[in-house]
Amino acid sequence: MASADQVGRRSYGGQTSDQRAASRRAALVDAAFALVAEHGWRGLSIEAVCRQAGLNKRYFYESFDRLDAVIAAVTTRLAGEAIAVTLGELEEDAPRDEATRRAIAAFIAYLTDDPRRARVLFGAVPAGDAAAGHRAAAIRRLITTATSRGRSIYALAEDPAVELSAAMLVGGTSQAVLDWLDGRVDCTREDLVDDLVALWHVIGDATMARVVGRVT
Amino acid sequence: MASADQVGRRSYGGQTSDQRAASRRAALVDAAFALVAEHGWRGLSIEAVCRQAGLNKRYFYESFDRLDAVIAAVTTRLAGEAIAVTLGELEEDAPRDEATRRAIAAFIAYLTDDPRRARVLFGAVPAGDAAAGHRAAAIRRLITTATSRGRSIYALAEDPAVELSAAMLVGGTSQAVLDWLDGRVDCTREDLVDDLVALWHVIGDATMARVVGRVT
DNA sequence: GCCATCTGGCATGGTAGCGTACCAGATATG
DNA sequence: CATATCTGGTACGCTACCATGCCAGATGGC
Repeated sequence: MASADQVGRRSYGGQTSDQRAASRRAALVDAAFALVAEHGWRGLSIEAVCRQAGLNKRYFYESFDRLDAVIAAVTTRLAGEAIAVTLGELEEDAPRDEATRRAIAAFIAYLTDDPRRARVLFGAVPAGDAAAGHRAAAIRRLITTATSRGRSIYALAEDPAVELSAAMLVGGTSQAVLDWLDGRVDCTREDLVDDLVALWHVIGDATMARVVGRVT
Repeated sequence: MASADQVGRRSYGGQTSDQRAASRRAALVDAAFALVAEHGWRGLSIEAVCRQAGLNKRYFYESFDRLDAVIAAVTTRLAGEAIAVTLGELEEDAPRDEATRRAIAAFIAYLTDDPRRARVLFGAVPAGDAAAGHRAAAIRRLITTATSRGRSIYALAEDPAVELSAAMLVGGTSQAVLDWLDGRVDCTREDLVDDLVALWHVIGDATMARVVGRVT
């Protein structure tokens, strides 16, 4: 495969073969994201993705082998960008509580600046297919990131209660964001972040106390 | 329509026309539930549902007009049964904390006795279609039920913070149950319920304090 | 400018689902 | 028993998608 692909490769439009393929792949992921945001996972098809991207079907198979692959790419990209944005704030050497708030604010901002991001990442699942695990894995990354970096206390124990609180935080935050986007939580985004920060702190503190109390 | 349907109606197999139609409808919902649990929402089709149910396609259109309708029926039934089971425990006139624990335990038991229930209700969404709102509505019923009956404090205010906590509770509980089913939270179901009860109390108390503190 | 490569459009044969309609056997009513 | 109703099975024309292949025009290296 690799040798065959390398037979003919030259620049085109000022881009190398790899760059062009990467651009096309990105265009396909963008197209799939837009289609899912508008019509949901069901009804998504390879041909629809290619139409939306303005690309020949051949270029779909160049980057993906089946529809599940591009679905996985969409969720992976969204989760990755969300994590990157969040971690970017945590790197700042601010007071811990302030850093936590800024991280959550950045996370919420990323998801709600373009509401499609939250709706696609949290509001729809291609379950059952092979890609079902991909979203779970992506959310799992969010949980791990949140628990290992958000507050240091989470890193110290592998207690089931900690895992459970992490799940509560991520699942609860997802639902909260979706409800807020749908207008069921009537407040400003600032207030949304404030309330979420308060809940994260409360849950984190309570979980720490519970685990410590059990160990000692 | 109604008059036309009433032209010919007589008992068959010891059942009235309405009873037979209801049985067929239930069989179709069962079939859709089983298919979704095994293969996910994508790939679900009218013909597949009829095959699984052993019924003619005609009987699908007798009860539903499109695929979204049976999807909505599945989620509605699951949410309704979950709510019924939960409320059944709350009716008992036990001490309030004990009643809360029993209600949560019953809720978790319903979802995990047959893990497909949790996976179908929480782990997959037919988003984008008209049915997208049905799952949201079903979960919304859970939130409303939990907040209006679970702990009396929730009923007194229409504060956004209360709405947000409700979303956190339901979304977080959903994610926690899914994680537990997938073995990512390694504990007994008793411990799961204990931890969830603790989190519900913590979140509820903190929310109450926050709202009261803001009002006064 | 020649030619190999790249690109988009179109065509193919096969599969699957949709919505409707028809048919023959089973069942209940009078 | 005769007749009207109910039932499961099958067939239809239609559309969409899949996976692959071919072709002509565009582009860039030499």
